[in-house]
Amino acid sequence: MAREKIKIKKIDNATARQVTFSKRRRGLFKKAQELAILCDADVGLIVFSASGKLFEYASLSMCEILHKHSIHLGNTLKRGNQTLDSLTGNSRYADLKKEYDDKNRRLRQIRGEDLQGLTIEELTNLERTIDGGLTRVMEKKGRRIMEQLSSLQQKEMQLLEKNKRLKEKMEELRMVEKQALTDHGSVNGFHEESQYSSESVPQHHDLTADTSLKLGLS
Amino acid sequence: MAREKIKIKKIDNATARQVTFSKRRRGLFKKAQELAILCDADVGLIVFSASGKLFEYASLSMCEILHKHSIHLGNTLKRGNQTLDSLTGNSRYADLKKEYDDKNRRLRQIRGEDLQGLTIEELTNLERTIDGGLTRVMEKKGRRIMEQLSSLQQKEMQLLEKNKRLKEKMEELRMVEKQALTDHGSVNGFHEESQYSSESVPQHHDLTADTSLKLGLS
DNA sequence: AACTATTTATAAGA
DNA sequence: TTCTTATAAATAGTT
Repeated sequence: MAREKIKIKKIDNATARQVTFSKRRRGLFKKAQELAILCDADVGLIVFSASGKLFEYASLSMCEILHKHSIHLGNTLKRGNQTLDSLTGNSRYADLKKEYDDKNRRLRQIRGEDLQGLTIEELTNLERTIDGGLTRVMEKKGRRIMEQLSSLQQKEMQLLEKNKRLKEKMEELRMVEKQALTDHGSVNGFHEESQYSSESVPQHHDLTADTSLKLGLS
Repeated sequence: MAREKIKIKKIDNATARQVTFSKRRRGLFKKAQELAILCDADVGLIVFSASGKLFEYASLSMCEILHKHSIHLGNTLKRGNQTLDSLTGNSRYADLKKEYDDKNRRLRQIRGEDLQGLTIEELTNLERTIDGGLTRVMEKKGRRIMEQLSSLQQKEMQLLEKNKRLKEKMEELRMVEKQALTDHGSVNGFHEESQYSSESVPQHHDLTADTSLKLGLS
């Protein structure tokens, strides 16, 4: 809807995707609110960014919206042992929630998304952490590539070896054939055909060379 | 947004309100879907018309959206959410644990600690994510430093200004003193003392300059 | 974050 | 509801 028309598919570039997300999210929330006000509707809107951050809008409280929603689905309230659950599992849940929030915040910071409250010192530490991680990831990637490379080279060697043996066998076979023909002399016109067969060997050689070349590149 | 600009308030005419509801509802749902696709976001949208009819859109299933939402709400244990729990199988803790493990694994990967099972492609994606984050953190740090710098420069300017005014006041005071001494003539040996006092002004100047220098460096 | 050329959305009317 | 159309709003790419 601007400079250029775009296709509605996942935006490849991560930065552009993030920018578009911010812009369109604001637009969507505005329109949701306008619909609620203009038309006296109840609207609930929940959005999670790709990185898991939550944004929500509700014309009433989200609670009421969800409540209405669940009624529409025809689900009745079963509050028998829910209370028990919340009593027994609540503190355990709360603890995990705290840990989760912590990890999530850290993750967003590493992605550079939630840096508002950080001091220069904290930013420096974060930078060090990320840079260290980046180095290790790149090292691992390098090793992984080298592994794959050497594995392919080994495969290539094995195939070359096999080719060599096959070629030798061919040569042997050709010699045997030639011998057989020589033994029988030039009794008939088969001599010419034998020469033709001997010339087909270089052709085979080219073929195998091509195969190993492809392997080296993949 | 057309023929005429409208104010965002409840539309009086019931028919017009219904028509606008239909049009804008479609627009809103379209935009919600576009956001989900373009930006790889999870979106859940619930709309009740004024007459109580339900319309909904969800990029995943609404169930999953509400799941994720309940995790983010975490500690709210109101009736409405309990309904949600019964809807989703009452496995809030397990869900949260799953999300937590996911975030934690991701975090370790970013730190370069858990890269064993990753393919070269996954490593490349990880590398891009981290590199993007690093860039943003460094940019933020740069901005933060520039902010602090300009704030200090401003402080410096203010202090220099203050110093200037104080110096002027000093000069004034000195003049008054001198005048007073001149008025009394060389009645006694006070003339010499007055000269001494005038020479002390440059000393003060050096002191203030030194103070502002320290501020500029901190 | 601001700009702006375009694309979209939509208010009013039919 | 749907279509049309003039105009308001949103926004993709750019700086």
